[in-house]
Amino acid sequence: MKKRISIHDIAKHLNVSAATISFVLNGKADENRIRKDLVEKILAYVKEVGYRPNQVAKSLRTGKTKIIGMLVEGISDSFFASIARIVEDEFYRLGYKLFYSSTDNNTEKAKALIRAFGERQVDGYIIAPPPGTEDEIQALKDENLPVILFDRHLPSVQTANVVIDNFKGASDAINHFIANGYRNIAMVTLESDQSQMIERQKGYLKTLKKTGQKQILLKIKYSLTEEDNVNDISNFLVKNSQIDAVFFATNYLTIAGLKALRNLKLSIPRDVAVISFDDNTLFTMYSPSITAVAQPIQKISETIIKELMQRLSNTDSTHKNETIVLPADLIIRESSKPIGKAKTATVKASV
Amino acid sequence: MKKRISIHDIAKHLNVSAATISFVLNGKADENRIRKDLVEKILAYVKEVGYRPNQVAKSLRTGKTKIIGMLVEGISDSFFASIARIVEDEFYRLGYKLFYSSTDNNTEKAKALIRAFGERQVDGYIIAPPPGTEDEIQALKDENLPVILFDRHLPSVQTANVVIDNFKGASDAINHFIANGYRNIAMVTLESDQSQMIERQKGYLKTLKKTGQKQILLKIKYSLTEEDNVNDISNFLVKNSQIDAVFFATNYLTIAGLKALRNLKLSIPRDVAVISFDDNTLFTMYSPSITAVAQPIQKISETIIKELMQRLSNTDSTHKNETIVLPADLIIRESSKPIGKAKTATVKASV
DNA sequence: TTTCATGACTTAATCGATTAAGTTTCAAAT
DNA sequence: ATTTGAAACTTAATCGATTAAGTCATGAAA
Repeated sequence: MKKRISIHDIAKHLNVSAATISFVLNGKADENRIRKDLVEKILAYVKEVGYRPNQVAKSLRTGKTKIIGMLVEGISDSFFASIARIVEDEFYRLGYKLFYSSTDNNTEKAKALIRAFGERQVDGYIIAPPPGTEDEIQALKDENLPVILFDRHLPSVQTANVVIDNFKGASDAINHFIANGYRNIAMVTLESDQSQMIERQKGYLKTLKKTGQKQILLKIKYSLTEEDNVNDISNFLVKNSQIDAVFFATNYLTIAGLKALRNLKLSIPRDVAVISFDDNTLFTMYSPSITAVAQPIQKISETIIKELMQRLSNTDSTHKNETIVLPADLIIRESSKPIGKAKTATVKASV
Repeated sequence: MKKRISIHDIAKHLNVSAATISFVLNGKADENRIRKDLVEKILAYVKEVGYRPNQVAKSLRTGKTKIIGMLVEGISDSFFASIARIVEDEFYRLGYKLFYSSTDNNTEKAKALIRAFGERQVDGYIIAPPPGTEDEIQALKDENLPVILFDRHLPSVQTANVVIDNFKGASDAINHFIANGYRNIAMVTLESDQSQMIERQKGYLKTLKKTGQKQILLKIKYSLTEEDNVNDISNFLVKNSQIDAVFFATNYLTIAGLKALRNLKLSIPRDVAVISFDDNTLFTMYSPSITAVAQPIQKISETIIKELMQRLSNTDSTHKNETIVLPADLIIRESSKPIGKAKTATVKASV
């Protein structure tokens, strides 16, 4: 039941003032002309007793917490988990801690979390914003706090924004289907008005027009269980039996889709070809391997870090609140092979 | 560039003292006999200006932060991600925020993170401890802070500990191989002295003895890239061509193993049967589906929550520091089919 | 009429740092 | 001999809450 030691305990023991200790520990010994030997003595004692300044007190005084708050859709999603890891590691190196939480795309939860971060005085925000959080984000901007949005775009707020070219990514996928001979291309997406989803859908629709094929679109409600998703997709595939290719708008929709195709005993790509928006380890390992529009996770992470660090060090608010658009790459695998040449891959297939 | 509003601003505007505001906001109005109409007035104004108490100041004064610090091995690992999500949701409901970080099993990083949490005065700790962190954890105990360890056991520290029966889980897996006719069973594990790894290995070794088969063991160094793991496993399989079954000690070793088997064009389970310790979505979807020892994620999470909440509310330190051992279930899938009956599954196989 | 209790607040100390503005000492300059 | 100035610290205010202890009416009891 030891008590945590404070700067005053140190001061008392060494017969100096707390201020002196503070100067020494914050590298302001020279600036305040503290004698070399006193500095040594203080440092030695601090080390001996293992004193660690109370960051809560420090934060209250300085207004800085050295904490970055990050909100993702779900930390168990591989896309967000990977970005969180990279960003976390780099900020750790820069002396910041990254605290992340999941919003589940739930507006109320996201608002509550933004407020919670605010009450905790975090120094900066990295947010994949659910719709309806515009006011909270605008409030952060009004307080001149550094904010980086990513993955999606909120048109009504002016903030630094890191996104990928969802339109082109989707368009590339559909063009690839078309080039490989597919003519009944469906899309499975979410019933969502988030910018990234809308762009992916636009990419599908516009590109389809080239061939004159009409849309075959399934929009799934968010927050259903995976089982529901699998059923919805199954029914959709059965009803629209002309479908020869499906473009899934997110990586978990693809996973649900693969389960549906399996249940229906449809072969990929012989019966139905598949492309996923957003890659996943599973897709390299699956038989057949799944073609995917891969988001540049490393690049996205680096951009987020760079933009946020710029705002954290430069306190003046002269930052362009530009949207940075990064390209997404179509990674061609077995699941979208040219029609005719398609052949069911087996476990033995090498990738 | 608005300034955040403080309790004193509110007090000044309403011509009352800050103390009164504080009483009202903390439900101590009755206790302090504040008039009903004043209470209403304060509440109304607080709402109007959207005042949120500064939690940093609050924490400094009360010593409580309502934050739980959680350290996992890696947040992108599905096992840890799932537990983190469940625990996060429940604590959120209970008025706590959960802040998690990844240790990468790196002792120094873990120590630094424990200290960082300490400096931030978190109210409780949930830790999957890397070896070598005994002193830091003991220090937390000495300060009488609630600590729950999970996933592994540190023999030299007396703390609440939530683990699974690794020995029995491994033993069940090997028994299943034996019952299905396999007689050259290898194990691929980590070069690690963490308790859960040692137990899994013991389960393998002891159970093998029943048949008189001698061990075929590969120990991989931690922190290599996945590519290295795949190569190591490939070489191991080539050198020990008698192997007809492999037991992998973690879910990411299994994934590396599956890649190795694929590269070697070995069929599962015809050429080599497979069981994974720790389950993964991939394993249901893979062809063939992979038999796994599934950790009871929901139960582990619930136990962590229950034990920690007990310690958070009961400040007296009369808690048994017991190790709670939960059972792990062997989920039998295609990859460990009886010898002879084994048959390469195709994409069309329904699961 | 004095005492006492209760209602309705306010005052001021406190949490553990940081930091601008002192204070003291001693040697050099005028 | 006095002033100046730098060296080497110390004092005290401050950040924004919480809370034990205090104040001041007012009405009831003695």
